[in-house]
Amino acid sequence: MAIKPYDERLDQLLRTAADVFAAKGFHPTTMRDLARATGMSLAGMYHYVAGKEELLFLIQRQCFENVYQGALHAVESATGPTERLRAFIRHHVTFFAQHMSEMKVLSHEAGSLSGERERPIIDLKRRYVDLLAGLIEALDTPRDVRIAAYALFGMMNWIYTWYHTAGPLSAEELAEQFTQLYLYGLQAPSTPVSPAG
Amino acid sequence: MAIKPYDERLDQLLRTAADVFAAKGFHPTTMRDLARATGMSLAGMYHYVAGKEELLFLIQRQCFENVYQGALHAVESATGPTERLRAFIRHHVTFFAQHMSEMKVLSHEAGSLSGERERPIIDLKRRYVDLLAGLIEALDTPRDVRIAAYALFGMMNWIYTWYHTAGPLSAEELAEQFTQLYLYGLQAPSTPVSPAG
Amino acid sequence: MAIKPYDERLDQLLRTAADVFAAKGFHPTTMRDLARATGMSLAGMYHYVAGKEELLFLIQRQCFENVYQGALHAVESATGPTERLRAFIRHHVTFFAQHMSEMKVLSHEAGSLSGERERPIIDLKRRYVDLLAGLIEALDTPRDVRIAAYALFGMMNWIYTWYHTAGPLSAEELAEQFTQLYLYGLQAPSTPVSPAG
Amino acid sequence: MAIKPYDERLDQLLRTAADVFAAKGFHPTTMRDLARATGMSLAGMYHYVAGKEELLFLIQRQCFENVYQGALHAVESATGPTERLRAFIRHHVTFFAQHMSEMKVLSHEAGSLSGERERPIIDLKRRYVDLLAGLIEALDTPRDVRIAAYALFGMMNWIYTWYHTAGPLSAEELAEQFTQLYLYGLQAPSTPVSPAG
DNA sequence: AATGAATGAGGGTTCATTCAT
DNA sequence: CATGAATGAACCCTCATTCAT
Repeated sequence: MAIKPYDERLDQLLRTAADVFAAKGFHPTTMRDLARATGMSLAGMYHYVAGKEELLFLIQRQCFENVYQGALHAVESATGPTERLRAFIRHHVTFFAQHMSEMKVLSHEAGSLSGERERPIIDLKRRYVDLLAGLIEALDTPRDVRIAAYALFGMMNWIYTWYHTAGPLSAEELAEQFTQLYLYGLQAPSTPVSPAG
Repeated sequence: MAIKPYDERLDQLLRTAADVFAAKGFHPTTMRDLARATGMSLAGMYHYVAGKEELLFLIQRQCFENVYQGALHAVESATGPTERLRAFIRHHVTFFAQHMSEMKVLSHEAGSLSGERERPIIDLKRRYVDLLAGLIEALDTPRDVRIAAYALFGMMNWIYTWYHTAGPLSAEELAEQFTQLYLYGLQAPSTPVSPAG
Repeated sequence: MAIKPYDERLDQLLRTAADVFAAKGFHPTTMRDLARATGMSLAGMYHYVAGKEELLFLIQRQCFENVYQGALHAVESATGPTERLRAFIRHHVTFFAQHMSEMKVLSHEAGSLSGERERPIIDLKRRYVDLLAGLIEALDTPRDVRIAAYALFGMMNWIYTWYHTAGPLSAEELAEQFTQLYLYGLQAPSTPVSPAG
Repeated sequence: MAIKPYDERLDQLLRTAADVFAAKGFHPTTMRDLARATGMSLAGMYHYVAGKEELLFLIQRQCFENVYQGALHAVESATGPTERLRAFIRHHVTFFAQHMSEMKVLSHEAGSLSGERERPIIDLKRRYVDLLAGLIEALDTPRDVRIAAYALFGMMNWIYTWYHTAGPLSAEELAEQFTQLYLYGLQAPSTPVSPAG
């Protein structure tokens, strides 16, 4: 299963599938739903994808690779442990907001992949978690790093449950709120934001 | 749909169903799976429950009512805003750990309910969220209360993703860690725990 | 399967079942429907009747025996071939109107009985048809007696399709209209009714 | 639900379904019965038809439209009120004999259609009844037209109960017998048949 | 590459009936 | 007698997938 060359039709299929999966859930979505949503024929989709589950796999893999790369980039262009963490959060949240469907599918449908195809996604996930864990570690926090990392992910990923892009709260603002909250807690003053400068 | 009187068989069915739903997901679970898991006959289950979706509904409703009542009780028996929040978190996390299946079903299968049966659950949820929001408000935090509430729920609910009861970390400890993190942030010292020390 | 002694509960069951069968059809009716309609418990009905099909059988048999005896009586108390036929028609139509449910079940659910239980009903039917055929024969009609008999039954039995007891047309009137039509045809004058004297 | 283009497979499915429905009744017939009878696979039938009830609907609609058109044609090509009625009867009876299954399904399974799909069939039926009622009216009969029309339909439709195509009595003969009986009654001489002799 | 047609394998639910109490 | 509980057997329908064209 070598990485396929870029294919516009496939890409559109993945995008649409992500939307439908996000809206109805992976299992309730039928291949006919996807055919209807894409305008492709039922059989036609099988030219691009081996089946329904592979669709999910491809969506999750691509999405994970993209967040990961983006996070790497974001983190690299920041200086100092605090800023690096802030950059990570900002990137994760804005990426989430920009790719709501894919990220919801990633968050909510982990575990909908069976055996063979689960592995690679788990590995990607570990890599991504490790990245954050590293950032936290660099902060010399007294807290348990693993727990802290999962707590932050929970905080952020849960937004697919309540956050709407259309609303008044921009993703950047939301990210900053999360950052503040995460770094200084509920009771600390609102903006010791600037990295001490 | 009056509340049915207590029925041991029904109760056992609900418990088992929660386990199976938690393990395989609501949609992939078949009524035959549940028959096997409970030892009841396929048709026999329909004496207790109108159908698969009602099973989910009953699980979610009961669970929600229980966490809510428990939280109320926990909060009442604590003094001071900080302690009340701590009590809420401790209760939520330990309840979650003690009722992993039900709480996972509650967290993960919101949205698997259709139309008619979705409403009451949404209402229960709102009530519960409001309870937490009230506690946060009482703290006079500079943060946006709503966001702060959702952030905390994300932090806590996400544990169905990674926390194992069997592991070395007790639910109480986990709850305390969350509390510290949430109140004082990642960077504050580990134990300004005691509310007045 | 000796004829059971009279039993009020059974009788009420049969009556109610006839109503429900007439309203929904034999096959779509469930034993639960009948339990609900009678106020008996599901299992309770099996104390009176061997099963759903026996219910149909008993209804049909009783009804057939009743129309037959009534027809016999009606015919006997009339004089002259024409009057005897008129009496048969009047009796059949008024009986039909008074026992709509049972007669609809008889007319519509012939053939819903399987093997064993079909025979006796077929025999009853033959007897009844023979009775009418004899009356027709006595009229010295130039027409084929069998066809004429079936034609008349068709005319009369079809009323479950369109006739409503509640309407303005009384069963007696309807019977007389059928009689006229059947004896003198569509074009003959309306009332050579009185048997010529 | 636009009228579908002609499709040989669908047509064969409808024909076979009509036969099976006629033989066993609509409700007792299972989709598996139909699959077996047609040689199609169970799922395959759903490419042509939305479900069991739609099958019944399509059979009834097509059949009703056909009798109606045929009747119209038959009536138009006859002169004089008597002849037009005779033509209607001859057409109805011969059509019935040629399409026994469909017509039995039409006669016997009225009322097996639910809600949405019942309406159009009822409308078709009304049109057809009106056609006959008009013919009767034109005869200036002293009888009640509506009753006379239903009586005739009863006479004719009842044949699914006793008439066998295989027997010695041809459909044309049967039709003529019905016509005589209906026009001149049981007692009138056998053949004032010829419309102008 | 594209698709209409086809299907095996279930999936949720219902039902007539039985039986222990 | 009466009934709540239980169940085997089906039933209608759906779905992911294949394949001939």
